[in-house]
Amino acid sequence: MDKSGNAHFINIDLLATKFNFSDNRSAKEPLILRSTIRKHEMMEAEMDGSRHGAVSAAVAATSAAGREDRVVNELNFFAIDKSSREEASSASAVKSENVEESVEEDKEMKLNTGLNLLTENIGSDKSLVDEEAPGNEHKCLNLTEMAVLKAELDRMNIENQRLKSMIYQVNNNCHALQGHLLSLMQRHGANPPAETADSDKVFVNVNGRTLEDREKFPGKDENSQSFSGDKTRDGLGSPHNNIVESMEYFKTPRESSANEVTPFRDPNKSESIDHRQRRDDAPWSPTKVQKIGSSADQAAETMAMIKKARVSVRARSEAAMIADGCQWRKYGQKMAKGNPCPRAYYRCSMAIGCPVRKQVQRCAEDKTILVTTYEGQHNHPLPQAAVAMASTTSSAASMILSGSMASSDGMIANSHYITGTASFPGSLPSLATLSATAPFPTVTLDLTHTAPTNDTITNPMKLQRPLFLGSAMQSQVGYALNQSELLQVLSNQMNQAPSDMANTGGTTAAITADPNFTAALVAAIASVVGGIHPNHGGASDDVITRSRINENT
DNA sequence: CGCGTTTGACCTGCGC
DNA sequence: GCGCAGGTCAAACGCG
Repeated sequence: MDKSGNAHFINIDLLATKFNFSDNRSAKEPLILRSTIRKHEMMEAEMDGSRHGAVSAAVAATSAAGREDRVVNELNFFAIDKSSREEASSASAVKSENVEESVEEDKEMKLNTGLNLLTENIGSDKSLVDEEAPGNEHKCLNLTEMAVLKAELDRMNIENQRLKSMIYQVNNNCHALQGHLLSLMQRHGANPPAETADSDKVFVNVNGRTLEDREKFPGKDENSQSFSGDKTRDGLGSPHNNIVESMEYFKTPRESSANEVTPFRDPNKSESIDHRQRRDDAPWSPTKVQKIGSSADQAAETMAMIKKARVSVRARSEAAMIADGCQWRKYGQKMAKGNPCPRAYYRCSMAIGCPVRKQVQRCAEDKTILVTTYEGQHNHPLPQAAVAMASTTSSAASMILSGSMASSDGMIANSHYITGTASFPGSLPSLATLSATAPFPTVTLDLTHTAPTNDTITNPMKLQRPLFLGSAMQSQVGYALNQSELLQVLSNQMNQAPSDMANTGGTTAAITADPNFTAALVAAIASVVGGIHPNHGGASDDVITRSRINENT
């Protein structure tokens, strides 16, 4: 136990404190203190042993027994006293002898002295030692060593106090941040927006309507709010019903008559019914949006509805479609301009009228990259494997609707790279991207960056490291990003924000500094990560088995 | 025969 | 107004 060793110990602890900032802080950080305490106890025991001989063993044993309780009272440096006393009491009860009990009490008092007089008693101990070692050269050496140890112990005690206060501060900050994050999440993503006042604010700001108007057009409210809330609902409360109602309300004469007149190929065929319902309840339909009205507030509402959030996932996959836990039905394919690969259109077929759609297209530059773009939110319960993506799209939608990245004209001005290889060498590059180059604001999760492709060819285990969206995808295409790794990257990115501000200018700075954005981004990423581990080999596999589409992939 | 896919036609928005 | 591109529809087709 030399000085350098202690210095290293403290440094490592500080690093651990930093990097465990967002992960079980209450459990890990005190661990540092516990380790520190143990070192101190060992030193104390040594010193006590040198003076009190036979007592030291009992002290050490008592001290060791007390550590179990200290796990509970993590930050209480003096909890050992109580636990030691309890341990001593129980030991004495077993012996059932008053004399021995008094001896135990004696030991206990010595232990208490050792811990409670961490700094104050050093001087007295020293004087005591000085009195015990007159004229003995060997004892003088021991005295010198003990003095050094005492001084060192003193320093460590001070350091412990500093760490203790630091941990308290970090804990407080963490809890404050968690509370803030939670409130943001509830406001913009997790909870139904109608339950919060801010959601109303969002609605009024976006649509320029009064609450009275909202009562008149509940479907429109739901439609607008569908961007900012997790719509995994069921039954009569489904937003889907309201959406249908609203769309029926705003249906133009042409559409109404068309729906009345147009004969179905087969009324009993579910496909035809599905098409009708999907057409009616399609909240994203620009056609319907355009036909809603012409006044200023209706135009604003149109803009709000057009601003449909999308989540685009770029992942390397040889399969025609990534397995994300949902069942999809292909309803169209189109050659897109500038890309020799066709774009496929899919609807969610897990429930009738589910508004979720996705587009799948291979990247023109790199055909091994599969770009999957999700839009809409499910109106039905999801399998576990699909929850991650659903919450991701929900978070992305809420992020966009929160207006955190909106420019003065209400749309995103540019592409903003939240992360970058340059900022974090050795970490994940370009994890998420916001873009408004498309008609709809899009959050892109780029899961394709990694190591050289030569390795990929020779070693399948060195496949590029996409962040897969569920165990199904994970098992199908590669392996998942470690959750703690991702959280650390995100944490680093958040911490990196100030420097990014300096490097990349105002827009990026505004975004990275925006708590709404960061909260939503973290939610989106974390939801993706969260879908990996719990479902491994679970329900998602069933989904794959049931899904013909997934089987084909 | 039922279900899902394919594919050409159609609709709509947008830019010129 | 016209043309282009994206998105959707629905009849035809294929498969089990």
